[in-house]
Formats: sequence, C-alpha cells, structure tokens
Amino acid sequence: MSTPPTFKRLPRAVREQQMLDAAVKVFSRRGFHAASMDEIAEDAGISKPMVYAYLGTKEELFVACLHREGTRMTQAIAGAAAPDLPADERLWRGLRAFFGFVGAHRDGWAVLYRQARGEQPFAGELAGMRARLVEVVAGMLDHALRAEGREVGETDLEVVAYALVGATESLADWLADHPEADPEKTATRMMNVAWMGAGQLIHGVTWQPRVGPS
Amino acid sequence: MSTPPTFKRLPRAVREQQMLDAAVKVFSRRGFHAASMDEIAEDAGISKPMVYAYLGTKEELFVACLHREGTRMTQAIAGAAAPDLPADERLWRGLRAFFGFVGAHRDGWAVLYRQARGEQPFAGELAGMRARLVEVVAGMLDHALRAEGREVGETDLEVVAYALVGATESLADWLADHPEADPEKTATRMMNVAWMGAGQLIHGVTWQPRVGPS
DNA sequence: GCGTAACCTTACGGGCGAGTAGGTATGCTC
DNA sequence: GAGCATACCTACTCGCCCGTAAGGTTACGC
Repeated sequence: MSTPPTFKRLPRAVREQQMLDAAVKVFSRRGFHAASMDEIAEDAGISKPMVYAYLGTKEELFVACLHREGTRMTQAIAGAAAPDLPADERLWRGLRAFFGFVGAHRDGWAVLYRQARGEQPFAGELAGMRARLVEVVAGMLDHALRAEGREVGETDLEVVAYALVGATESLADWLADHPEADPEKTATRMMNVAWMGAGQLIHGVTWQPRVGPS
Repeated sequence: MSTPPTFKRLPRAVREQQMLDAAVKVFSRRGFHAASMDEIAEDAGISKPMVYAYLGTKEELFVACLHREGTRMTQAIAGAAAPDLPADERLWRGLRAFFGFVGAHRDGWAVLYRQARGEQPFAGELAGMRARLVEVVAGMLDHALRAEGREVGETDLEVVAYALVGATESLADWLADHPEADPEKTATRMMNVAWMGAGQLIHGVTWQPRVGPS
C-alpha cells in the first residue's frame, strides 16, 4: 500500500541466505525428516518452488546448510590458533573459539550437527569435517611430541585426537542444551579434562590460562 | 510339505525377540526413517500385522530396541565395576566392559545409538540413559575427591563427567567404524586420555593397568 | 515503451509406507 | 472333539509431503 514493505523482489544471493537461515532453523527444530519444505519456504517468506529453483532438493538443501555452518565454524577456529604457539596454548585458543562459536549459534549449529550424525546421506559429509578436525588435533599432538623427542604410532595419535574431538562435541551439545551456561567457562573445563586428565584433577592439579593480554 | 520347517508357530516371547533382532538390524543399517516396517517384518520372518500386534507402532518398536540394548549394556558395565575399588581401577573396568560390549555388538548397538541422537522422540529416552551414566561417573569422581579431602562444585563435576562420557561414546563410534580394531586396546587408549590427559601423554607419562589376575 | 530475463506464485501429481480390517489355521483344555 | 484363545496372513486405505508444471509480475536494457 503506502510503503512497499519487505515484500520486495530481492536478488538471488539475498534470498539464498534467507532460505538457508530458515532451513537451519527448521532443520534444527524438527530434525531432517520431520522438517517440511513447505515450512522452510514459509519461514523464509517465500514459496516452495523458489527453494527448489535456488537450492535444489531437500537433501541438497541440508548439505548446503551443513557446508555454510561448517565453513563458518572452521574459519572461526582457524583464525584463533596460530601454529607457532605451544601446544596447550593452541589447544586453549582453539577450544575457546569453538565454544564461543557454538555459544553464539546454540540452536543453529549444534542441533544441526546432531541431526547429521544419524542420517546416512550426510554421515559422510560430516565425517569429512570431523576427519579434518581430528587431523589438525593429531598434527598438533604430533608436533608437540616431536618437540619432546618422542614419537607415537599414527593410530594412537588418531585415537587420542578422536577422543578429544568427541569430548569437545559432547560438551558443545551440553552447551547447546544449557542456555545459561558460559561458553568461556565451558572451554576452560574442557581444557582441564583434555590437558590434565581426571587423575590430575582429582589431586587438585588444574590447568590455568596464562594471564595477560589474551 | 515333508518336514514342517522353521515356519512353526512360536510363542509370543520368542517372536518378540526375533522381531527385536530384526528391528535392531534394519534400523542400524537404514536409519530410523529409511527403515520400513515391511522390511523389518520380512527380516524377522513374519508378517507386518504381527509386529504391530506385539510391539506396537514404529516409534514404540524403536524405543523397545533402545531399551533392550541399553539394558544389556548397562548390565554389562554394572557387573564390572565394583564400588569399593580405587577410582582409576573402577574407571578402567567400566571402560573395558563398555568397549567389550560395543565391540561385540558393533553394527547393532553403536549405530542404533547414533540414530537416536538426532530424532526428537528418542532424544529424551537417550538423554535419560546418558544422564544415568554421567551421574555414575560424577559420583565416582566425587567419591575420589572426598577421599582426597577436596570438594568441587556440582556443575564442574557434571561437566567433566559429561566430557568423559562424550569422549567414550566417540571412541565407541570409532570402534564401530573400524571392524579390525581391538576393543581392549581402545579401552586402554581411552583410559589414558581420560585419566592422564594430553599434557601428560605428551611427556610420556601413561596409565598402565595393574598387572596380575584381572 | 517494448522485449526479455529473472523473480515469484498457485495448484497439483504421485509415490511411499504406516497402520488396519477381516479372516484363517493351529494348538490347548477338558 | 467342541470350544476358545492365540498365532498368523493377505490385501487394502489413506495421509503426508517431495517435487513440478504452467503461468503471472516486476525490473532493466536500449
């Protein structure tokens, strides 16, 4: 009527982002199968055929969500961990970035990520992302080990890295389920259990971030 | 014809177990949604209405699977960890029992468990199981802490326990995906990272099971 | 101002699979 | 060996939701 509201025609790039936003939201809330393309379209303020025209089928749409969120996360972490720092400092910065990211995207990322674990078509996609992460962590451990003049079998390295990544993912889930929790504090706790181990924690030995300008 | 084969009429209890076996198998292979009741029925060597008559709807059937497998696992672990042992020994025995169980039910349990994480209807069911596990681990840590004359906030305890459980679940996934891997060895690795932490491992300090009669 | 391309819609086809109606055979009790 | 409960089947209904066909409208170049 008076002011042509948000119902304007928008360029493709913008619509695509709106659709992805809506898709992440709905997939997170409902799960992949329970989510309907109609609901996603409606939530994006657009009609269904547009979604198909721009982002393709439901599976492709989900993969697109996964990619976007995954890339965002990867970059958030990559920007935090400089490779020339000592191992514990790198780990700490990586964890802080990771939990910060999850904390900021609670209902977006973590739930979406949970979805992908079960469904065959995406398990591979996700496994790839995780594999890269595991590789990074394993590389970090390997680097630290060599600096100590030690060496360890590749499988051992991989498994330890896998366990650390798994623990971190679990705490991300925990964080996503506890809206009041503080990402920074969660990162500290994770760092403690990862770096010190339960045995040390029981004896009161804890890990502390170095003080001073972060 | 000549010999009435396996097509005999069987008592309800037997059929129910056969159905559950088939359901676990099919759910694991396909995922909850992709699995069809027809396929489950066929795999159980029975017709679909029987499944509905005995185990109810698809969701109820899945929950029944979850319960059976969960109970089996819980008992396998409970039988291993006597409460009057030192903390690390309890943890070690629990882990060994757990990975032994997963190793023996690779394509049964771990994949079924993965399925349940994503789907809303079962997330609660699973969260309950996990919550009990976390509580047990937290209780163990608390016990060990008190023995040291120390005390720690409840949330801290819960989060550490959560991280340990998460790491363990992740390695269970890893184990399920690596048929050649040895459950016992995986348990040892998990014990190392859980008890000693990455910091110690890097310096060559590892955890070793006590020798002698297991 | 007119063609053309990009944006956007309403309205439908069609498949798949959960759940059921209604009926048949078999064993068990007395 | 009649009666009854339980095991078991074939063959359907029906709703949901993915994906699309066919057409309307706004912007933009020239």
